[in-house]
Amino acid sequence: MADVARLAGVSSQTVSRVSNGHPSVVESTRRQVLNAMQQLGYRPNSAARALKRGEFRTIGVILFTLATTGNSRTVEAIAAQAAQEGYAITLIPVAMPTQDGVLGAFTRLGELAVDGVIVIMEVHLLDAANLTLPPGVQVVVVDSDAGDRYPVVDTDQADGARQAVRHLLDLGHETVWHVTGPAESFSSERRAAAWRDVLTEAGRPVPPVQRGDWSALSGYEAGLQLAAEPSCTAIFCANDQMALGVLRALHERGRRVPDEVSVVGFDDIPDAASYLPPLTTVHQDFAEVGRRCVQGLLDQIRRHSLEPGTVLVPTTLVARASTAPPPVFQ
Amino acid sequence: MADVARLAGVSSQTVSRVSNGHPSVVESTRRQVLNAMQQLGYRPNSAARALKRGEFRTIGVILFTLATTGNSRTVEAIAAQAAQEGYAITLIPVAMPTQDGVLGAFTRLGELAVDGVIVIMEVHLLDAANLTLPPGVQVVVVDSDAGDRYPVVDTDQADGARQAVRHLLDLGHETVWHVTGPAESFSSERRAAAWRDVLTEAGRPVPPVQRGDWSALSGYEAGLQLAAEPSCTAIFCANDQMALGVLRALHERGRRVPDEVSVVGFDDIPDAASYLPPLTTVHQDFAEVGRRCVQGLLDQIRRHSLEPGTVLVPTTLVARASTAPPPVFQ
DNA sequence: CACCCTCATGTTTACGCAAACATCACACCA
DNA sequence: TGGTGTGATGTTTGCGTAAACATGAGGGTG
Repeated sequence: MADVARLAGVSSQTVSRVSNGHPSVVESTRRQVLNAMQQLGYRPNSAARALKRGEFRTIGVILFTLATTGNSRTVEAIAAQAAQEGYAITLIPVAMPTQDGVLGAFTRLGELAVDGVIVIMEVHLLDAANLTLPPGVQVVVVDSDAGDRYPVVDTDQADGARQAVRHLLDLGHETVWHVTGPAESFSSERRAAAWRDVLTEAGRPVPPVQRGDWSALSGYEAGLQLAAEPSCTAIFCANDQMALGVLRALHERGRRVPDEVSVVGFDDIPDAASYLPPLTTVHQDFAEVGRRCVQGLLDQIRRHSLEPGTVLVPTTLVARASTAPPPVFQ
Repeated sequence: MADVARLAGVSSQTVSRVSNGHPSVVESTRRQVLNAMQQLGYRPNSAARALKRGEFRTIGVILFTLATTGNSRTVEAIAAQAAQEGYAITLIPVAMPTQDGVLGAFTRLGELAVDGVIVIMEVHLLDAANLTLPPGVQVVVVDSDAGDRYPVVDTDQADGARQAVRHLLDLGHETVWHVTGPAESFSSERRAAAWRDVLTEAGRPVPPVQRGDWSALSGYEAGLQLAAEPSCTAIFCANDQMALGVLRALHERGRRVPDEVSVVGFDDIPDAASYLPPLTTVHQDFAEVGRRCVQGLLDQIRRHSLEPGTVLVPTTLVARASTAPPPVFQ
């Protein structure tokens, strides 16, 4: 900076003012400084800047994996929105979804240059790990029921599941079977609860749950079980990938979709439209979730206030070719 | 820090030594300092640290999208490896895959606190945008042929494609049709070139290429074309998602896979094993790519030397149920 | 014409940390 | 007993920036 100042024939403070767009610099001076900057290839040192300003203009994102559609799409939206607000985002991967893993991530977090954190994971893991957020670090949580303690942004899981189950009942199915996700997952539990509620409200029998782990393979295994149930004509899968596995199992067992069995997924990943048959599923707006996260976090950072509460992003049912009225028994 | 020093009854320098694990601090002193730190909730200010040390211990990752399996898996591996080396990673999304978008990302990069950058995208876009990397920032590029100018880490696209095509020829197919990715993609071009080479070397006819855009939908459209070609018995798709679309098109047109037509993909995404039928595909080791990127970049950062050259990560063919010998014509 | 105000610019200082150097106590040896 | 070395700890300093304050030139007003 001093070099630039010398070359431009001004003080370093003026250089600082130019690089921050301060108004009270006369146009001719500004141009000289800009010129000198370019000539010397000057770029401000962000560490010094952060030190002086007391903020990093960076958001940390803590998550287990980018391998799920939901996570990677959410992170992408977070990154885009943050960039627009002039914030960078730092990824803090949690090596393993265990207390130790989480603890490790938070330890690293303590030394990281972030003004706030977005946590994309089950909060009960946070609780279990007995964590304390570094003071001054704000937080927003995704995919959680901790709305009473933290600001939470999430897809409206319950409503999405309700739409899926109602859609199947409306088509005339007697009841709906369910392939759920892992028990540790809040989304998974929420979808299952909504499925159960709709059936109960409608006075329908609630069949036993098939448990998967979000993977297509686990869906396949669940599908083999369901294919063996002659009374099963409608299946609601907690995500699209498990639905893919279910479709394969039904196909292999010779049960035609949607003529004999209807299948609904959740997420609306791009591939779902190309499944055999194209999958009816619940569309999640991950981009909106990401956007809301950043907005919520920046609000907190600017106002220095933590306001618990849950923001729900709505879902829509996308009807494709995997659902139809049940076969007529006589 | 001064507060901690006061409480522990030592100098601030000793606090610094403790927080950096410097050896020459006596155990009793260390414990006192640690105690004081905990009591006061002290955590080192990473901005000041970076300022003093002249390095940020952060790696930037520039990419267009996390929506593709390859990118998100690579980023995940980069993040994991970087964390292990004590580096954080900062995501720098490029809003749009245009010159302006790239230029914008690099402008932001100039102000970011990173010691090096991993660029996951087509380098010709970099060239086109006439970019200069900020001095002192090292770079590693993924998915590119710029091995003469930058260090490049990439999957061995050509070998993977060769394995796929040979597999089909070995099964007895007369020739192999190809669904390629977008023309701007280096990976896509490389796979297509290898496909062509193998056919030419084997003296087989080279059918016209069907061009897709990586999406399952584009694969579906290409598949409709191919389904109408009676002579087409083997299809090599440049990625798994397009293969998914091709499978759907063939199914809808009543062409059975693999009895009448064989299909091979590329990537080996987890879902590929659950397609109808389970897809034979080329497995990419994204995790290894990510690891090598970080290693290469840290090497550069530590030695301050840029060494162009390409590191190729090998691929393996995973044979599943979508390939078989061609139907016998008589 | 003297006063004061405004605005561009310069000077000083501190942000929090750690390298470099300084100091001091103690042990060991001749 | 004095000298010397070693290792623990303290003191000084500067990293690059921007806020706060200081300066000084010009312009307007009574």
